[in-house]
Amino acid sequence: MGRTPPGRTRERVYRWIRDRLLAGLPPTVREVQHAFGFRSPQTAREHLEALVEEGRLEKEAGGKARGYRLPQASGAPTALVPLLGRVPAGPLETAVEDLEGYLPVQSRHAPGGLFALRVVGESMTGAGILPGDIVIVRRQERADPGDLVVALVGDEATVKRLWVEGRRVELRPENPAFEPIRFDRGEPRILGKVVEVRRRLEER
Amino acid sequence: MGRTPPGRTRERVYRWIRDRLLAGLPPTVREVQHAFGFRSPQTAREHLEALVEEGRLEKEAGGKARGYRLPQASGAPTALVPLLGRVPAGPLETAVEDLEGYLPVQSRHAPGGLFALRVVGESMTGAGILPGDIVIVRRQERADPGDLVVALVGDEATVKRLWVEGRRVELRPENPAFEPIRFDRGEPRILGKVVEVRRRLEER
DNA sequence: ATCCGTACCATACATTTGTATGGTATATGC
DNA sequence: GCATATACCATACAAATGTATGGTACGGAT
Repeated sequence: MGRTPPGRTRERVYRWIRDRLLAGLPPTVREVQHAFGFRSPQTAREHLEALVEEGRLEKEAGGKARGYRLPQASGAPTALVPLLGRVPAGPLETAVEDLEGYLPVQSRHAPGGLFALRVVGESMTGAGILPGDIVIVRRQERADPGDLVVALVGDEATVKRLWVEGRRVELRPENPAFEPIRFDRGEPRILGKVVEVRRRLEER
Repeated sequence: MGRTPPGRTRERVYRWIRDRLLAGLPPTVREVQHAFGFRSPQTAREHLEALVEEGRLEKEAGGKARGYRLPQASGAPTALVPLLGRVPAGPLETAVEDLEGYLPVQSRHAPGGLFALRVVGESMTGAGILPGDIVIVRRQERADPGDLVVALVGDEATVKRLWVEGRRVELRPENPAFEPIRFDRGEPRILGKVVEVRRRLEER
């Protein structure tokens, strides 16, 4: 390769491997080698080990393949969450069949517990949730009063605010043009709690 | 392991590897083996290859380690966009110094052209943008009438809708309690166009 | 009963991959 | 000059890993 200024290549290696790791594609030492045109795997390894030493990377113990990781400390790890096309009445697992794609989400916890849905209708405009918005949901069957939840009403998944008054449970829209859905006995089937709202205004 | 009903284990393997891949941790064949208690790596491999055959997984060519992938995941690449703490009057590059963190964003284009800002104030609630929301912005100095833009008003960055009527340019809030900002001569300094809105409802 | 497909096991082998050892060249500080 | 550090190369080796071959057991279809 020829000699480069001190720290310069190190920085480029860091950016490169960081982007690979964020994309969910941990590289091998030799992939780093070839990406930078090094003629020895050892050169790549020295950069990687130095980055680990600096605390900018972490490494799986014991010589595992593709073992370099981003430290947890540098923000929450990014995971990809499935954007489901529709939510069936059955268990959520079966919905994985028709998915529209994946969204990158920062999450401390297990990413398996998150999924995303596109919002249909105007019932929550008062909460700043417009038709076409995407909600990111954490799967859970119970929620607290006041939480924004995704619940099954009939066959459809709907976003509403959970309300509890004594024995009565309601799914309340936030738009005066819509009526609350009451459950005098029994309870709504809650799929999860909304943890984030996203709205794409333009293709990027 | 003992025999299991047809397709049953296959499904569990799919879920397991999907969650691993979504978390950015592609497993080895033997990791699948041990996760399911198979006593032969070949058993795990048969499930994985079957999933590839069904089109539910993809595989890197040529025996690479940890080479299984999700089919769609290779759609838009994920990049990290800086969340700026404040926006100075000067060139944006200098603002990179004080950033609150990075947000993962899917973008076809060069990610260098994007940054993120936290919204202050209630002037855009009518557009579903609440205080504390994060807007992702593409840097550009010009915008079309009707676009949601980030502009500098005095020393502060503000989100408004751009309005043009003949020679008059306005930055319009979407909240009746706020007044438009008029530019009878001259033009507002536009920093960029809002391409996405995000709202975190809960720490994840 | 026979055939066929699925689920799984045991074992061996070749490639990929991480790692170690030793070396060259250039810059910097004493 | 001399020691020291950084950047990189060449090569070898062992472990991790993907892959191939051949086998057992069970259930359903014909």
